[in-house]
Amino acid sequence: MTRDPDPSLRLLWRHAAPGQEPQRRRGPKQRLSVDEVVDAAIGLADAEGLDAVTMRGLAGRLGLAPMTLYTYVPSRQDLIVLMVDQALGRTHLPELPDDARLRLELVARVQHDDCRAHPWLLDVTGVRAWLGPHAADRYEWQLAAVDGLGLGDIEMDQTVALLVGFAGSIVHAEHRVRRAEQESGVSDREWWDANAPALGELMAGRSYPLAGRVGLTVGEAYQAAGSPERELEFGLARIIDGVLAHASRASADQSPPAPER
Amino acid sequence: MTRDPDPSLRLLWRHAAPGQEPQRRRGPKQRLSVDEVVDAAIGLADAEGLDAVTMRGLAGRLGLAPMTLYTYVPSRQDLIVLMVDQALGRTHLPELPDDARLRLELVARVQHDDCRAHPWLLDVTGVRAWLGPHAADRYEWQLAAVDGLGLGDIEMDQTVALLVGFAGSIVHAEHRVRRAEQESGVSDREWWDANAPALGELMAGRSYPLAGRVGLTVGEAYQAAGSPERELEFGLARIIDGVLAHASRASADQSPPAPER
DNA sequence: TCCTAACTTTGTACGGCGTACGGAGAATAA
DNA sequence: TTATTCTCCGTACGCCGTACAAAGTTAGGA
Repeated sequence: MTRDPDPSLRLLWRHAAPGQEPQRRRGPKQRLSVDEVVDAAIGLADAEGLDAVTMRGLAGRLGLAPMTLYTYVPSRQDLIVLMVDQALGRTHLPELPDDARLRLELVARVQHDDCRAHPWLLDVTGVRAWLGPHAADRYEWQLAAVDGLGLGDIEMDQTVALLVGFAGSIVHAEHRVRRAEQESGVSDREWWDANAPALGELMAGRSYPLAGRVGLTVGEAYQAAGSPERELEFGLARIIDGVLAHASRASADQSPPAPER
Repeated sequence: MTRDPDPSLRLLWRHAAPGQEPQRRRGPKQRLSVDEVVDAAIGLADAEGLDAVTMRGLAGRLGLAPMTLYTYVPSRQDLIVLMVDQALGRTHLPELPDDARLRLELVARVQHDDCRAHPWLLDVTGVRAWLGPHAADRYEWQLAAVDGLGLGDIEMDQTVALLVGFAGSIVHAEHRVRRAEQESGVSDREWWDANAPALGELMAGRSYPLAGRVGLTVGEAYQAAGSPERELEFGLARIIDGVLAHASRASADQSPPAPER
C-alpha cells in the first residue's frame, strides 16, 4: 500500500532516530560524518553561493574524491535538503517574550537573520525541505509566537507565512544586488556611475516624474538603491499593526461578553 | 572618465532608441529578431523552468545552431535580463482606481499574477534587470499607486517594496512545492500519503502540539499544505490596513491646520 | 564592376557539471 | 578462513556555456 518512504527522510531525521541505529556496519568506517559533509557544504554555500557547491568542489575541500561523497549522500539535491535543515538548526530559537508585538517581530527577525546568513536558502527550489526536524521545530516555535492572539488555526498559519515571507523577500531583494556585484565584480555604485549617462540618454523622451524624484531621494538618503534594514523595519511595523488590529477585532467579535453595542 | 556602458543596456532599451538605429548593416540579415528569440526563451522558461533555457535547447526550438544565438544575445545571462524586462512588458498596467485600498491591492495583484505566470522571475539572480524600460514603467506606475496617501518619498518606496515583496513571496512558496512535484513526478498529496507513516515514526518522541493541530486544520481546509490564494488575501488585507493606518497618522501629523488637540 | 570589410551562421572543441558503473581494498559475519 | 558488505575512487557519458575560426552572404567604396 504505502510506497517506499523517501530515503532522504531517514537521513534528515538521522539524529532523532528511534534508537535502532547503532547496528555495526560491515565495511570500513567512514572517514567523515554526514554532519561534517553538510557543514562543509554550508560553509561553501555561505561563502560562494549555492552554485559553488559542486560535488567536485566540495569533495576537494574535504580531501575526498568526488564520487566518495555519494557514500554520504545520495545526490546533490539530497545534500541541499540536508543543508537547509542543518542551517536552520544552527539558530537557537529564543524564548518568546510576553508582548505580542515583540513576539511577531522576533519571528520575522529570526527568519531575516537566517536568510541573511545563508542567502542560498532562498535559492533552494524543487525540494520538500520543510519536513526536517529543525524546520518542524521552527514551525512549532513560530506558531507559538502567534498563539494567544485570538486568531484561528488557519489565520495563525497565514500570519506566520506573512511574517516569514516578507522577511525572506527583503533578503531576496538584497541578495539580488549582492550577487550582481559579486558576479560582475562591479559594485552597484560603480556600475551606476559608469552607466548613468548612457541610461539617461536611452531614457530620453520618456518621463518618470515619480520614479525620478523618489529614486533620487532614496539614493541620497542611503547612498544606494535602498536600505534593506529600513525596509524591514517599515514593512514589519505595518504588518504587525495590521495583524494586531485584525486580531483584536476578531477576538472582540468572538468573545461572548460583548462590551456594549 | 566614464567607463564603457554595459552593452546589455543598449539591448534592453533597443525599442526606446533615440532614432539612430536604422543604419543598414553590412552582412546578411538575421533570420530572426531579438524579440523572437527572447519570446521563445520566455515560452520555454514558462513551460519548463529557467533551467530548461539552455542555449542548445533554445536554439533547437528556433531551428538554429546553438552558437547562432550569440549573434542575437551576448550571453545566456544577458538573455535572461532581456527575458525579465520583456515578460514584465507583456502585462498592461491597468489604470489606477481612485480608492487607495484598491490601488494598493492592484500593485500587489499585478506583481503576484506576473510572478505566477512566470515563476522563473523569482529565480533570476545576479542581474541588474530592474533598469529596463518595462521595469522602469512599472516602478513609476507602482509609485503612482501609493502617491497621494501622505507618505514621504522614502516611505512610498518602502510601501512598494512591501507590497511587491510580499506578493512575490507567496508565489515563491507556491513555486517551491510545484517544482518539487514536477521534478520528482510525485504530487504533494501522493508524497504525503506515502511518507506520512514513516514521518510519524521518525517524529516519535517529539511533540508538536501547535504544528500538529494547525497543520491538520489547514490540511483539511485546503486539501493541501496551504492555499496561496488565501494567504495572499489575508496578508494583503493586513498589510494594507497597516499602511493606510500609518498614512492617515502621518498625514494627520503633518497637516498644518490641526483639527483640534 | 569588382574588391573588401562587416556580418551571420555554423562546426569543433574545451573545461566544467552530476553521476552511473565497476574495481580494489578493508572490515565484519559466518 | 571465507564470504559478504562496505568505503573509496578512476573512468566515462551526456549535459552545459561559450571561445574560436572557417565558410558563406551582403553592402559600401574604388
